[in-house]
Amino acid sequence: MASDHTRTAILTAAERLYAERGFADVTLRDIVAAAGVNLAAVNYHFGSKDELIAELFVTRSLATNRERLNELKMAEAAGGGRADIEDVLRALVGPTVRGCLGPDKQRSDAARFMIRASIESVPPIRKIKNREVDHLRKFAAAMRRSLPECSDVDIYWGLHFALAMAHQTIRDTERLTKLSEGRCDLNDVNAIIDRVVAVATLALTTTSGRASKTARVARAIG
Amino acid sequence: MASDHTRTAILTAAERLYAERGFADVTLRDIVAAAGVNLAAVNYHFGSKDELIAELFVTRSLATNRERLNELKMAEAAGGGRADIEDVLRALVGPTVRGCLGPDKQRSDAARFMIRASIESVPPIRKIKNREVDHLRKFAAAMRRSLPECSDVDIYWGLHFALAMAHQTIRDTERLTKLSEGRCDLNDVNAIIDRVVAVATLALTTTSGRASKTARVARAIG
DNA sequence: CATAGTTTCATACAACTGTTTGAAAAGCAA
DNA sequence: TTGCTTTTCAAACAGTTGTATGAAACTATG
Repeated sequence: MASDHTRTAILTAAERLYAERGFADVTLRDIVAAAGVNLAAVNYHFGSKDELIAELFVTRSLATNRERLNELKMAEAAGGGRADIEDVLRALVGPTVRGCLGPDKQRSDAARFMIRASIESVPPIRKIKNREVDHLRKFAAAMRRSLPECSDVDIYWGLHFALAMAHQTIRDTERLTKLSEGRCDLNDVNAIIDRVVAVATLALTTTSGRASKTARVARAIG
Repeated sequence: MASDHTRTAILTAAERLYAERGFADVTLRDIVAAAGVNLAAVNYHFGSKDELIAELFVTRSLATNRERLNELKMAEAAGGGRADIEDVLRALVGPTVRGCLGPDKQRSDAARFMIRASIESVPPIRKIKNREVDHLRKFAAAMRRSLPECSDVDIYWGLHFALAMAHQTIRDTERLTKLSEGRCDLNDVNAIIDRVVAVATLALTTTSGRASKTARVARAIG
């Protein structure tokens, strides 16, 4: 293994193209052209297209999960084992949002690739993705520690909604920009994270009953 | 135009297959096999694969929008021109959620197709999709009427989050089911809609400031 | 009936897909 | 250098894709 040059070039180019254009219309020939390597190099270094995608996904998935858990650990340590729910949620959605919408191009490609992977389910990824649930379970546990009085079902829904808002915001930046005619600032990454965390926190801390009741409560304090 | 049999069979089969398996791995041959018609029929009746997809999308898009606006109109009429924000949100997310998760198979295919279309952006759809923004603007206006004191930016974010939660719930039923080990009931469609509407309403009626503050407020009333 | 128009069909086509091949090139130890 | 392994490369492969063709079958009107 003299030098990973070709391998790395393929991975980088593939990640960027998949992030930009999705899995459907990026061919191996597109990738090798962008990477400046020979077509056969993909099969030589990775075995097949699917294995290339799988490697990309596994690498990035582990990195994201590590980053999330790291933030979670710091938050729980700072709170003496029990973090604020906002900080747990921030650890959950922060890395991805910051990654996608932040300034670092490579990180942005990586994060966008992960978003694509979580949506356009392609066979090589579908098999691996089950592990994500185990990872999320750790966050569900942390959330339960932060909100002991909250029911499990509400915890799961809160986690689900937090991810939903974060991912949709990343994925469909364009629509919100157009709809708001630029008035929703999507460059202020921390403000976006704050907003998602705030709404998810509200959802978790004001769960009981139906829409009409929650609305009444909310109006009362508004 | 003696009988639309072939045309309709193609449309129905295409919608079902696209809804089930996504655009990427459904070929014209899959579609005509499912429809029980000849391969050339697609090009004869629709011109091209892209035009078939576009027709499918336009038809369904108009139907969904009509349904949404109808519910909105009824809500506003009942409230004397100013509907409750919950009812506006319900008109926005209800049709799609009910369509996707409801019992009617054909409706479910249609709704799932629309979800796919909104995510796996294929060229023929990407061009048309801009009109969706105009449609959503009507809901932003209705929300503004329901919450005159709410800022425009918060309105847009609330609308955005409501759609995000609804769509993600439809799209990734599986993950939430696994994560919660079946404890989150995804068969109770109305409960799901209520939950989405409740959270979005909270987001809209408790907007000011950052996460830490909203959390404090929420705790105080919890 | 005949005939003009519409619709279906089997088949072929060119373009593109991921993968394989075998030889050339490069790297490196002796 | 020699000899062996690793890596690159152009070319070809078999399979699949959307599309086109021209003849056959059908339909309806005169």
